Amino acid sequence: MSETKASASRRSRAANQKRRTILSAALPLFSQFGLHGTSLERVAESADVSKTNLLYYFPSKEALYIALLEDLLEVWLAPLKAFSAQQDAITAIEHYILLKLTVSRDHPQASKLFCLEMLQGAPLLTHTLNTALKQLVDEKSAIIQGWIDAGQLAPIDPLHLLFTLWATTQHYADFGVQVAAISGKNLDDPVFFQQTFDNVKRIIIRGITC
Amino acid sequence: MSETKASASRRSRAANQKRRTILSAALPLFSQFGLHGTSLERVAESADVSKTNLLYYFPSKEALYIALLEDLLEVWLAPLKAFSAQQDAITAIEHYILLKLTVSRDHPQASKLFCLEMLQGAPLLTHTLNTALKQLVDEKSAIIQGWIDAGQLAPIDPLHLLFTLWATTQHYADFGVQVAAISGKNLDDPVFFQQTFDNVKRIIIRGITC
DNA sequence: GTCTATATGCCGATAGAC
DNA sequence: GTCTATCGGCATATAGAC
Repeated sequence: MSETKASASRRSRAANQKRRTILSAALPLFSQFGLHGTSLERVAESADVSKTNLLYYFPSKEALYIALLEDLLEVWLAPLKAFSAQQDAITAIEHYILLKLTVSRDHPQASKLFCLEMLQGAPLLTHTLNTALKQLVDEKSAIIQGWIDAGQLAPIDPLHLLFTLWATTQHYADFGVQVAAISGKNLDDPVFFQQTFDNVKRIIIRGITC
Repeated sequence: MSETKASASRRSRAANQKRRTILSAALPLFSQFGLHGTSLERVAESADVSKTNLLYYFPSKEALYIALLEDLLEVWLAPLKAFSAQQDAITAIEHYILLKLTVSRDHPQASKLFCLEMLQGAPLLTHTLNTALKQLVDEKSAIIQGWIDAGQLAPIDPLHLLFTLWATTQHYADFGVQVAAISGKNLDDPVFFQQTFDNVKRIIIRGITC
């Protein structure tokens, strides 16, 4: 039994590499066309493997989709985890906005796939939302509430502040097409990125300082 | 030729009624599962017509989808059209937030379908975005800029203000599942609706007043 | 592990009677 | 306008050789 070691070494390095290649190929397709709008054939083609070979690494289409979701959840939650009480309130929130806008710029497809999942009622993420995310949010809400109690922030509802932060930053990824249609720019443009950061920061920070 | 009259009377009243029934049945399904995730069979079943009969009223699945999108675009743009220079800046923006939150509460599926279309790169709406929406936004941006020039608002970028308004209000519809998982509530709860309105209003209005 | 061939099922759309 | 029957295509998944 060579498969009894730790999870990380369960599969050979080559196999894991191939899995990652397939996952990378799947992300842009699933995020744009959804689970049902994407055929395994196209994923396989994009990953440069045969369809049967793909099904050797992932037992089913849904298994591939789930693996992808779990993968990106990491990217997704990272900025929130970085949120710390150690910092000054304003500095922390400014930093959070920057981090989230950076994710919107560098991982728009991850943001979109997450959004897609939410639209569908998060059938595969319900549990994660109710446990891991809920707990994380509770922790961070407490930090925000602490800042409010300390007089560093105006008395707003921490939850709604988080919703506002998420909404305003993710919008530039999820609605990127609309933003581009109207402004003619997107976050890849350094000037537009800075302008977006300044405006979002300005509105929200002014909105929550005493 | 009884079909040569105005568009509104092209079809009999009964036929138009049936079309609307089918469209109503299609909205929740398309908005949740997308174009490819929804079968005509299910739409027909939900509308209580046969699949062939459905295809008599809409020549193809895509035609039905497009008809639906055009339908909801109306609902979608209505709040922005109501935005008027006649009003005081703060009053107008507060009213706009209320209108948009009302749409998020009463037409969450329309909001979701629109969002879904955006995620996919708006293949069917590109033209509308680039013409009708672009023009509408240009008009309303000018109004906002007018308020800024008159010293009624802080000097923020009108476009980013609009993006922020859209993002924060639509979030409660599009990410309704996440909001529910974390807060345990949704906009149908009158108390939560008011709380949401107060918080969004507070953050944004304070963020843009001089 | 990777291939060819194929089983199997679903779905969009059409034909044609009534 | 509405029905029954069915065609044709596509996509997931499996069987089995190598």
